[in-house]
Parts: sequence; structure tokens; C-alpha cells
Amino acid sequence: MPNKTDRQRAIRELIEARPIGSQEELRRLLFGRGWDVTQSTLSRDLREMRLARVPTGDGVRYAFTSAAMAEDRPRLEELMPRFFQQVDGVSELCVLHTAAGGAQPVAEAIDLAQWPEVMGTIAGENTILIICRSAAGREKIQRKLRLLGRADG
Amino acid sequence: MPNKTDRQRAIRELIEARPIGSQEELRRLLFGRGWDVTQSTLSRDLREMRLARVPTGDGVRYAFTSAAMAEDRPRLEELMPRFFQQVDGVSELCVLHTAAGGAQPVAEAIDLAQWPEVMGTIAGENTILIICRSAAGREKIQRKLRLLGRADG
DNA sequence: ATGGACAATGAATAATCTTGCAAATCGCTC
DNA sequence: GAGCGATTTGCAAGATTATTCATTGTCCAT
Repeated sequence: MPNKTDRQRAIRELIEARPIGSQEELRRLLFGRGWDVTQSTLSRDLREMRLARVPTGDGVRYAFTSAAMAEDRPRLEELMPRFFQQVDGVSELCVLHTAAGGAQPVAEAIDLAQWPEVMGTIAGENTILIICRSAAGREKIQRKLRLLGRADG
Repeated sequence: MPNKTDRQRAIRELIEARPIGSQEELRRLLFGRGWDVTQSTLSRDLREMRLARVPTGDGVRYAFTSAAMAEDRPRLEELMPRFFQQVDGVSELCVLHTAAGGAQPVAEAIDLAQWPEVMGTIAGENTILIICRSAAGREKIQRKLRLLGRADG
């Protein structure tokens, strides 16, 4: 498994799926999925992905934080590979799922992009509702978003 | 300075006021304010306060996280009787009203339930927008929610 | 293909955080 | 005030994470 972006996507999935308390543990899980990297690399990955080690009731786990988001306003091309999970839609509505905490910044970036097909957005914690001007426009938007979500946009 | 609670209050103020990247740094700052404790104690304090060490653009800082809050995820059957107020909807959209503050946790529980008819949810303070895949699906969801909303769901 | 700039990685090591344990302190009751 | 259980803390060892340095791999432009 070559790609760093793919590995980080795998990391994100693992992290969100269950509590992971150390980089060693994460390393073992990744190994099971076919990635063989050292703890050093994971340290760098986690930092790059802004994953924090947060104390919980019983132990500690890596997780995304809202604090990490509220820093800068990167463009969509930077946000999407990091947060994108899936898009779906009906008629003029498009629903975009992101990693936890990703909805707010991504929605803001979509607003800034000022795509003509997009009428507006509403963002929750990890879901964005994109209201489009037409069903056709919605499909176009979905394709665009999927593309942006792929590794290295 | 005797009290642990007071110390933790001071810690929170410092943490919120500026980026603090290590427990040693925090220790020094506290010392300047009259608190003299060891790093061990701070480790325990931070854990107790659920303060996470989150990576930022340039370094790392302690901060409160939303992830720390969303630890226990009660199931829908427990949440609905407590928060449900009413459901309504048009075409593929379903609007669920809850008691104040109930929207966020309830929406999360709906997400976790992964109902096939539900495409996604967006929660505000006391209102949830549920986007369904079809109008028929929406009606099914509404019935299901009403049922769950009855006492002892 | 070859050379060079630059990103990615591992191994070793440094920096930082966590924890077991014993001592000190606190809160109560007598 | 003395006694006693529970809480808090420091110390030092243990565990985890970050970083340095060297190496490898990639992507062009020749």
C-alpha cells in the first residue's frame, strides 16, 4: 500500500470506528489491514491530520477536535481529502458526510467557492446539506465533490 | 494554595488564554501565579479535566474538545422518550422537534442507527432535519420516531 | 537512463507524559 | 487535639510520543 493519503484515510476510519489509545495500537491495526509502517510515521501522520489524544472516562483515545479546526480557512482542495466521507442526494438536495467536526469548515469553503449550482448550505457536526438550484446541478456537484474527496484531490 | 479545585480553575483559565504546549510550561505558568506543583500532578489534573493535547499549525496545545463530551452515546430508545416532541415532514424531508438541547444527541443516535431510509441528519439546538431517500421512507421514519417517542419507547 | 530537488520513511534517541507507591494532607468523629 | 479512612501529591521508573539524522523513493528536466 503505497500512498500516504490512502494510509491517512485508513487511519481516519480506524480512529473513528473505535477508541485507539496509542500509536502502537494503531500500528498493529494498520498492519492487519496491510500497512506496515513505524510508530514514527504514525506520529507524523496524526500530527498532520490534527488528531488529538483525548482523555476519556477510561483511558485515552485519538479523535478529531473542533479546536483543531478553528485555525485557518483552507480551501476545499485541502479540506476535502482530509474530511470527505461520502456524498449522496435526492432531487435538489445533496448530503455530504465528513469526518467528525469537518462539516463546518467544509461548508464554509463550499460557500466561498460560490458554485452557481449551489443555492446554500447548512452544516451540522459532520453532515452538510447542500441545497442546489436543480436536480441536474446537484448531480454535477456530487461528481465535483467526489473528485475533490479522492486522495490528493 | 491549597485547593485542587481552585488549581484546576487556574489551569482552565491559562489553557484558554493562550497556547500551552507542555505540562512543564503549564507548571511554570502556574508557579508564577503562586501554585507550586509537580508535572505529575498536572498530568492527573489534565486527564481529570479531559483536556486534550491537540496538534495545531505550529506545535501543539492543550484544549477542551467536543470529542471528550460525546463519550457516552445513549441509544435512541433512551433518548427519544426523554426529548421527543413532534415530527413532521414533506417529500423526503423530516423535521423532528425535541426538547432544548436534545437535537444533537438524538441526531447522533439516529446516525448510529444507520436506518436505510435515512440519508443523513442535521441537528441544531432543538430541531433535527432528517433527509430521507424517498417520501415513502420518510413516512416510515416518522412512524418509527413517533413510536420511539412514546414513554418507554 | 541520469542527476538533482524534495517528500517520505525507519532507526535511534530525546522529550514528554503516565503511573505505582509511599508520604503528606484533609475531613470527620470522638 | 488524637485517631482514622480517604484524597492528594511528589518521586522515580515506566510508557508513549516527538524528533533528528541518514536513507530511500519519486518526479521532473535533461
